[in-house]
Amino acid sequence: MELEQLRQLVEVERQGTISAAAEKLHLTQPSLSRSIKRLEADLGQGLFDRTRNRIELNEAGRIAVEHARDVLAAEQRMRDAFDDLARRARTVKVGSIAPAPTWNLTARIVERFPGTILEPDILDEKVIERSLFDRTIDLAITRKPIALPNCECIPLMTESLSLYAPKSSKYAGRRSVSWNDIDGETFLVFEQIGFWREVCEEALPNATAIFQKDREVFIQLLHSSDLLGFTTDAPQNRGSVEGRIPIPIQDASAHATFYLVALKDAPERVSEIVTWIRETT
Amino acid sequence: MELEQLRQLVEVERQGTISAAAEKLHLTQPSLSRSIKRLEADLGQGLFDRTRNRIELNEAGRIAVEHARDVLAAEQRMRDAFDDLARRARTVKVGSIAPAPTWNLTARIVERFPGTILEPDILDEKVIERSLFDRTIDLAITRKPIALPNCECIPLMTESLSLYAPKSSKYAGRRSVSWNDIDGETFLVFEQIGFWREVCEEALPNATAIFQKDREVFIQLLHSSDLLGFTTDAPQNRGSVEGRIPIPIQDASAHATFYLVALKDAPERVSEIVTWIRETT
DNA sequence: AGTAATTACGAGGTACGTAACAATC
DNA sequence: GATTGTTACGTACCTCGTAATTACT
Repeated sequence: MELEQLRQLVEVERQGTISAAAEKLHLTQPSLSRSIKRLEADLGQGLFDRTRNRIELNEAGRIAVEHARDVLAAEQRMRDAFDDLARRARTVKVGSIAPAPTWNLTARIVERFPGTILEPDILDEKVIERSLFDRTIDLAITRKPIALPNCECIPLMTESLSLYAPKSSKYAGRRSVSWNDIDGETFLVFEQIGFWREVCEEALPNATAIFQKDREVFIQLLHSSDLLGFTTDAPQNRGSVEGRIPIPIQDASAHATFYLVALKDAPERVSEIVTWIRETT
Repeated sequence: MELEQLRQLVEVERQGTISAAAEKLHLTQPSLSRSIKRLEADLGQGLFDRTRNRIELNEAGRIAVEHARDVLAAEQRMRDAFDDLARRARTVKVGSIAPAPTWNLTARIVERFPGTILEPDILDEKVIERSLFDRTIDLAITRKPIALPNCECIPLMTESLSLYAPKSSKYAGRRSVSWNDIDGETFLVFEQIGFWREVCEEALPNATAIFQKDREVFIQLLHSSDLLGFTTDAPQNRGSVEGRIPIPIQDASAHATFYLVALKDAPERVSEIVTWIRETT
């Protein structure tokens, strides 16, 4: 008994005739007829009531179809498990404290490792190290280097925050601003900005923030409202909104250096990424 | 992917080497090696870590084996279901009010239908007819003919009860006895005697009965004790115990005629038995 | 007539075994 | 040197497709 025969049996049951099933299975009808007979011989009893030009499942046949479906379902689960495994083998999970470095990383990886899928997740600074050690993530992106013997830690990129002011704003002509200058204002803020949110909350204790979860809506609002906003020097942020001018924020806390961290005993596909990044930075 | 390959995979896992597994599977080692490679190709990834002359399951391989076992278990359930079906197709369930007619029937069936398995069950007179109609049993053996249009009912045999007295007993010399003669005595009685038990209880209201469930123990007691017992003229009872003499009981209630009853729309294997019995009685 | 199943026959592909080779214990 | 796994090669078997046959609608 082979799986192919069970697939055939199920198809015959579904189609009602051997002819129709044969067509579906890309077989000739005599071939399928013989194959079914082989299955019956193997099981030791007929599965169909045969009149001269008609077949119909009998009691045994109905039981056979039922069990065949079970066997094939088990086979499918096996294939699914493998698909999942293959997908996981191509996926690298990155936990990052901010979105920009994951964009950077993704851009550099698709260039060198086109088969690899990066699965980014913005995490809190406090949990990111633990996630790396318990292998919930394969790579971590932090603001501070992690100098542990079983970790590989390399600088990845820097990012600087700018005020994103409408041309009509009183800040529009400035070359730069400080936190002090803009504290107390109302800001439109994209919610998924990781640690930058805490930076802003600390630096602008008197500001009002309007958080927007949806990226598309956020961009729309940047266009249509004249509220102050933020942007960074990440290439993905550049030139996206007309009528707004990025004005660098002077303070040190508006500048971040990101580090890429991996465990030294990470899987091959992870460590070769780290190596590649180190060599090309 | 075919079941044969999964069987091979599981065997390789069990044996640890391809060579050993090949031997178990009655294959040459190169053939098995290729077959495993085909499976790996089909699943899209290697299942073994290969050193030059050693193979070891890798992560994917362990998952594969696990799932292969599931698939093969489903296959086994299918085969078991068929074995069960085949067994049921050869089995005829008989509900009888007494054991002797089932012995008679079994003896006659093995002679004519050697493939058929008779599964006898001693049932109470009150439930036997219902069991036939709800098809819990295929054949019924009763004391009274059942004259219903959807039933086939034919006489099967007669059985007569005898006192089974030790030679030392005061009844030993008698040609026959009546219930009256022996009421008040103590009897050793085999428990599985169907309706005879009720016959005795009614005919011997003052008697004491010592029931014995185990057939072997009962025979032993017949040999070793000098309690009165019962036997019948069924061939299977004849000559079984030395030192005891069967003494016919005169009364009408000690004689029974058994009828074989089947539904008219019973399966082929049942009705051909009834036909055979009718023709040869 | 048209459809559906089985049987007969020839061909091609697949998987087998043998043999040779490589490498480890 | 014995064991284990892979590769190469020729062969045999197995299953496929085509064609012919039969029967039912």
